[in-house]
Amino acid sequence: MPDRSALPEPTGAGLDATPASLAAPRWARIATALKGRILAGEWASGTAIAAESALAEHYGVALGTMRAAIQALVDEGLLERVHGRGTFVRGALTGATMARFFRFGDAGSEIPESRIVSLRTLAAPADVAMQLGLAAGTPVLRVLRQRGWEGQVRLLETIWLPAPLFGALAALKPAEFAPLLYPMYAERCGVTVGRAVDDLRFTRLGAREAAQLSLPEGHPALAVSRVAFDLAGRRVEFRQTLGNADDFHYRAEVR
Amino acid sequence: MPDRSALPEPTGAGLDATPASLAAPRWARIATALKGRILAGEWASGTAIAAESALAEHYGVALGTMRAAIQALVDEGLLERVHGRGTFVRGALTGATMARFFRFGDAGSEIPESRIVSLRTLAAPADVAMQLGLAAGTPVLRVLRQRGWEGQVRLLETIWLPAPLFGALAALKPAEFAPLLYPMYAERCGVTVGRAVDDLRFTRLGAREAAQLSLPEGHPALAVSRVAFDLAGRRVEFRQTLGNADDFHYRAEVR
DNA sequence: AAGTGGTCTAGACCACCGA
DNA sequence: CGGTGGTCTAGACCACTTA
Repeated sequence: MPDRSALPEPTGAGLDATPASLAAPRWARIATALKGRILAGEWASGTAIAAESALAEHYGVALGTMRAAIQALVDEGLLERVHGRGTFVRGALTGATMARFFRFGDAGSEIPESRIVSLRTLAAPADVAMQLGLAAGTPVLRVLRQRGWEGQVRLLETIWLPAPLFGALAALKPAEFAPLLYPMYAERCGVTVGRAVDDLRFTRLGAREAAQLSLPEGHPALAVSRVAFDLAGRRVEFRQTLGNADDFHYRAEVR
Repeated sequence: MPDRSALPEPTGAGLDATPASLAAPRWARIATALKGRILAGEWASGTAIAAESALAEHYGVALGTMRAAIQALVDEGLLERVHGRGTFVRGALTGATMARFFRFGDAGSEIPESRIVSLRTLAAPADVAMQLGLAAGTPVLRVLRQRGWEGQVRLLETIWLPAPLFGALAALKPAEFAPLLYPMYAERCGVTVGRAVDDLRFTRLGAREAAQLSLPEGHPALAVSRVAFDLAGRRVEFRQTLGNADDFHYRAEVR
């Protein structure tokens, strides 16, 4: 006997059913409920959720319907199916590295060197507050970072993080920062970055920036502004990156 | 009685079935067969293919299997489903315009002005031949074009087309070219562009280019190299576009 | 009203993985 | 081997579009 009590919005025989609940297909309602359970932390990032058959029984639907619900979350990037093993909660973003916008001489796919130059908590400037969806003046953690390959500094990064979420980082020494930040956000702060939007523009280097990159002042540069979102869709990071425009390279596919 | 003779690789009782045919799921084999019929022109671009139920009966499979086959071609970008109306063969690419890489003052979403500067048939240079997958020296049609907004030239384009496919264009006068090329390729030459790959880099303007764009020589520029593919996956166009780097803007989403 | 795609069921069997 | 996701069936009924 299926446990229909778990249905998010049971299709009862009453007249009390809301129009909204009837408008959405069953698989969509179940997907929403399942998403809630995932975001609530019922299954840790990287672990397998319950089996399709078990979930189908739990929600009192046919297997095909349950598969449709799961597929919706897979398309959304929240889950990952592996034949024969299970359906897994996706971990932090990979492949979102800023290095993908550049081609550097020999250094191909290695993780670049990374150096934290500054780490301060301060009141969010207006533009940063807007990008993070915060009130201006909210405390934020500002991280200045240099990234490079083969001893040469190639990218300058300014990273803004809402202080309440990232308190654990403010106490760290610069040397304790890992080269990849997103896994560190997940481990130290419980923040899983699931999506990011990069905004590319072209600019010219100021004196300070040029000096750090060993380039002349006014040299052409690529400026990337990123807003990163966690699995629940909250804005959790605003990042500005500068690099030599001559190293820029990007491939965009259209269909 | 279902017409199983239409099955691309019937699951006969014989020993003659190839391993390959058994390896692929049934929906995949049917998708391949259906794709062949579409590329062969059985249904014109923009028109509806046969109904799911009819196709399911034709191939002798259940509706769910037929739907899976169709869905595969939808994901591939070859078909488009419209609830209540039918399943349609997708037309030429839209939204692949070079203008999406730029932000121009006021001119928002209007189609830019377009002027054909030159139209010649010549032997393909080595790099063009490589990008189009042709032997060097194969005849190609070269189109030089300027695009602009509000009377100001903003983009310079060099377009290379395999002469055999685009013979109909070589006879045209420059004034007879439409502002949007892909629909024209479809109408005049029967070539439907279904996919394109854009490669972005920064460069600097040469004297000639700078003069056309009313910019100083050596000014930073965005260079886009595009290879466009038709529905069958053939390379049908190689295009190089130049624009002011200061007008560059692009949004990349990562997940 | 007729025809289209969309949802859903209640099964069966297959392919893959790990202990 | 048992458990997972993947494929497939033969229906039923719903939602949307067009005439």
